[in-house]
Amino acid sequence: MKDITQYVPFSESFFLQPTLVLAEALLGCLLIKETEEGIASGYIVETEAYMGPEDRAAHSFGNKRTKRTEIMFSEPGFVYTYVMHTHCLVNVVSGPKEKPEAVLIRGVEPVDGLELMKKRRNIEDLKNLTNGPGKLTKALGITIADYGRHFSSLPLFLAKGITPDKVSRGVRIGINNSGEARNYPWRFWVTDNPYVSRTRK
DNA sequence: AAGCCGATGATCT
DNA sequence: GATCATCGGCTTT
Repeated sequence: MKDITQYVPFSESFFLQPTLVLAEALLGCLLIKETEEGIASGYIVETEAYMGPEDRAAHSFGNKRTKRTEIMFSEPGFVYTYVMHTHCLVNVVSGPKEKPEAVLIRGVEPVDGLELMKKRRNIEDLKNLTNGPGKLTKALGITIADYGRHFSSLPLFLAKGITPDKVSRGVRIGINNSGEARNYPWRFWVTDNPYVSRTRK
């Protein structure tokens, strides 16, 4: 097991880039969570941008401000977790303060804590361990308790990983009931990476 | 590939 | 109290 001190969290300035640029820049970055059970981490291989007021698919569409979306209105780099059916999903808040944008993390390639992740997911099959937004949060131990943390500090943070060979871009997954927004090409993934969740339903 | 449906909390009325 | 959602696992073609 690696020592968590070998990883240097990104500083707050990393998150100061336009949301669509950040969404692509996050590909290859290492997402790390430390708990009492140990460290688990993975390279991000799939993201989606949610562009706030003008994006019907975003929780913050029309500047909707609720207890849940409140964190989206703060400075970039904060952790936005929320519950979807029986799963917890994790977003990186982006855009300047008062601009409620975010990047959903949809897939990671396992790096540290393989056994821990298998145990949490209760499966052995590597291919299905972290290839989906609900799967990776369970594998990494990310929960709604992480809401409001910042990705620049422990126990949940982002750090330099690898540079993807090739990146693909296309429409987002699972937002079919959002009119025009369903066709916006705001999904990014590492081309041909096996931990990308799926092609569109 | 496609369809069913579980089971949860925030939000709406 | 009802509705709905950035899903996943399982079953059926």
